[in-house]
Amino acid sequence: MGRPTVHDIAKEAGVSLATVDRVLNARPGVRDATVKRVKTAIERLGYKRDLMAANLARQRHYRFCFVLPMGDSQFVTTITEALEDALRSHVTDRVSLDCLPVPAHDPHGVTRVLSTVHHDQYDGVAIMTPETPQVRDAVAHLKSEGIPVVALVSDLPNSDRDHFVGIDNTAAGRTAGMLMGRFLKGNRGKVMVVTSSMLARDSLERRIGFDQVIREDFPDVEVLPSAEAHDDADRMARVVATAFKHRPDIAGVYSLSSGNTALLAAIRALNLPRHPVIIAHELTPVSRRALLDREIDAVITQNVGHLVRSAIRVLRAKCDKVEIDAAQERIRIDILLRENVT
Amino acid sequence: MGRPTVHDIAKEAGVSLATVDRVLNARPGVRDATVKRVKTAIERLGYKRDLMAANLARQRHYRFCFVLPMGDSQFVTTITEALEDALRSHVTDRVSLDCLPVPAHDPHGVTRVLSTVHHDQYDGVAIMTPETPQVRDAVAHLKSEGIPVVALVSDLPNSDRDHFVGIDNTAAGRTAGMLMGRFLKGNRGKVMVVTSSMLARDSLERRIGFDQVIREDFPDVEVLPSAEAHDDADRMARVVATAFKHRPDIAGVYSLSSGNTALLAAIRALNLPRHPVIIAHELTPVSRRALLDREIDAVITQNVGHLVRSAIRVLRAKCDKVEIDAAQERIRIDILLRENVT
DNA sequence: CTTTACTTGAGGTACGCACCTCATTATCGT
DNA sequence: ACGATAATGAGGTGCGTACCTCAAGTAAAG
Repeated sequence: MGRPTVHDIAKEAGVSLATVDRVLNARPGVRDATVKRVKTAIERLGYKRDLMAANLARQRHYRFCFVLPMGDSQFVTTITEALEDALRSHVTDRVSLDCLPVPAHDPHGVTRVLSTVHHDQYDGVAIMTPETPQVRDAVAHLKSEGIPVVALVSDLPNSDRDHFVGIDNTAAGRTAGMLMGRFLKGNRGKVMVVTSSMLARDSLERRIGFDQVIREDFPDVEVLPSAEAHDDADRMARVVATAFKHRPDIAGVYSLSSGNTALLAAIRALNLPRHPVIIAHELTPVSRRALLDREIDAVITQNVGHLVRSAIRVLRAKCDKVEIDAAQERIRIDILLRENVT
Repeated sequence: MGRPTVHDIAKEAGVSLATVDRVLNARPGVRDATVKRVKTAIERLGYKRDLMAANLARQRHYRFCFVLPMGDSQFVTTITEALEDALRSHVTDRVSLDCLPVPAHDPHGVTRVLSTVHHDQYDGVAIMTPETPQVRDAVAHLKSEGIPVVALVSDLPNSDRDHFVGIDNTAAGRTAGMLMGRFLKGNRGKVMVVTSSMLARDSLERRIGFDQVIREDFPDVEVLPSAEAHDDADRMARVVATAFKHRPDIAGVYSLSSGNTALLAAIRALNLPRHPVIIAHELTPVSRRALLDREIDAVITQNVGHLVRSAIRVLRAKCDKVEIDAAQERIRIDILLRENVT
C-alpha cells in the first residue's frame, strides 16, 4: 500500500471520513476523546496530508505582497527582477505576487501603505524596510488579521514577524573584516569605511562585525570612522577626496551599503597611484562589473534569487501551517571574487 | 476568470476534451490540422498545465536513485545525510529515493550495478562517479530506456546526461588560487598541492584553474607538483613530511580533494613553527572544525543540501518534461571562512 | 459503393482532499 | 423520560487533470 489516505485514517480510527476531515481541518463538533483517537491513528499510520490534492480541492491561491523601498536603488532593482524571474518558475505555482513600494525613510509613509493591506487582499506579506515603531505596529496589525509576515533582507527582530529571510549582517561584517585584513599588504594599513547611512541597522551591524575581526585578528589595521554619503554622489566624491587627502596611506575601503556607483566614481577620480583594496556588499550590475574589472576585490552578498524564492516558500509554509526546511531557507553569506562570480 | 483549464482550451479550439487531452499528452490519433488548432488555442489562452492536478490524476510517484561511491568518504556521508534531510522536506513530495553504492574505482563494478537499473524500478538516476567509457555506456543505456540521468558533483560531459548538478571545478580552482595568492604573506612563497588522486577529473580541473590564476596574478608564488596520497593516511604523512623537509619554506598547502583528515594530521605532526595557509575543498565535519580552529584558512565548497535538492528538482522536471529554472539550479562556488561558516 | 482505417466526440471514473447538507445517534440536564 | 444539544455518519460535489471505452464521424482505397 502506498501513502495512507484519509480513508485509511477513518478505518483505523473507526470513525467516518467526515470526522477525520473535521479533525484534520480543526473544525468544531468533535469530542476530545474522538479527536485523540483520530490523531493517534494519524500518528500510527504516519499519515501526511497530500498538500497538492488539498490545495487542488481547496482552490488554494496564495496572494503575496512584497513591500520594498521605492527609489532607484540597484539592489532593490535586482530584487524586483528576481521576483519577476520567480513568477516564471514553479515556486510560484498557485501564487500571485504584488510589489508595494514604500518611501523607505518616511516611517509614516510606510504605515500609510501597510495599513491598506488586509487579509481580503493578501495571504502573506514580505517586508523590507528599516525597523521603526510604526513598522512594528503595522506588523502587529497584519498578524492580528492572521496574515503571515516575513522580514526581508533587514530583520524586524522586535516585531512578531514569523520569519527573517536574510543574512546575519554582523557575520557578514566579520567576513568582510577577515577578507580585508588578509587582503591588505602586510595585513596592515588604514581602512576607510563608507556607507549611505549609519542609521540603517544593516550598516551598523556590519560595521560592528568588521571592527570585531580587525580588533581581534589584525592589530596593525586601523579602521577610520564611518563616512556617510546619504546616497548623494557629490557628497561621496567630497568625502572620499577629503579622506585620501588627509590620509594618503589609506590602503582599503569597506563599503557597508549596496550603492557603489558613486564610491567607485569618486575613487576613479582620485587617480590613485596604487589601488586600495575595496570590499563591498551586494551583487549588482555595478559591483559585478567592478569585480570583473578588478576595481572591487570582493563582494559580500546574499543570493537574491534564493532570497525571494525563500520568502515565497516560507510565506506559503506559514499559510499552510507547515514546517519549513531550515536548511533550505538559510540564506548563506556569499563571498564573491572575480573568479567565482557569474 | 482564473487560470484557463482544459475545458477552456476545448471550447476555444472547438474540439472535445478528449482531443485536447490527446494533444496535451501526445497521444496518437489526431490530425495535424487539429493538433495545430489546439496548440494555437493553448498559446492564445496562455494555458499552463496544472502540474499538481496532473500529478494527482496520474498518481505520479517519482522513484529516483542516487548512485554514490561506496566507502567511508566524509563528503559522500554529508551527501547521504543531505538526502535524508531532503526526505523530510517538501521537495520530496511524491518522490522516493534510493542510494546505490558503487565501487568508485572499479569501472566494471559500476557497470554491473548500473545495468541492474531499469525503468520499471526508477524514473530518474543521479550519478556521482568518475567518467569512464563504461559509465558513458551505462548512461546511454539508461537514456535509451527513457530514464533521465543527471551527473552529480562530477560531470559526465561526454555522455548524454540530461544535466550536471555541481560546480565548475576549474573556476573553483581559480577561486582557490586567488585566495591562496592573496592570503600568502607578501603574495609570495611555495605552495604544496595534495590530492588523493590526480586521475579524478575534479582534481585535475581544480589544479588547472589554480595554476592559471597563480601564473597570471601571482608571479612570486611557486606551485609544486601535485602529491597524491591515494586515501592512505600513512602515505599522506610521508608525502607531507618529505615535502616540508626538502622545502621548509612552503608557505601554503592546497588540498584538491575532499579528504582532509590525513592532511591535517600530517601537518600537525610536523609541529611547524609557522602555520602554512591551507585551502581545502568541501565542507565536512573535519574541514568545518579545522576552519573554526584556524587550521584551514578557507574552504571552497558547494552546498550539499542545495546539491541534492537541485538534483531531485531537475530529475522531476525532466520526468515532467518541463523547463528547469536555470538560476535556481545553478550551484554556486561557496567560499567559506571562519566567519561565514555554519 | 463498400470496406477499411483513421479522427473525433461524449461520457465516465479516478486521484486525495475540502466542504457542504441532512439524518442519525449519543449525552446531558431536568 | 423528555427535549435540547452535541457528536457523528453517510453521502454528495468539485478541484484540474489523466486515461479509458464506445460510438459516430470522415476520408481514402478498393
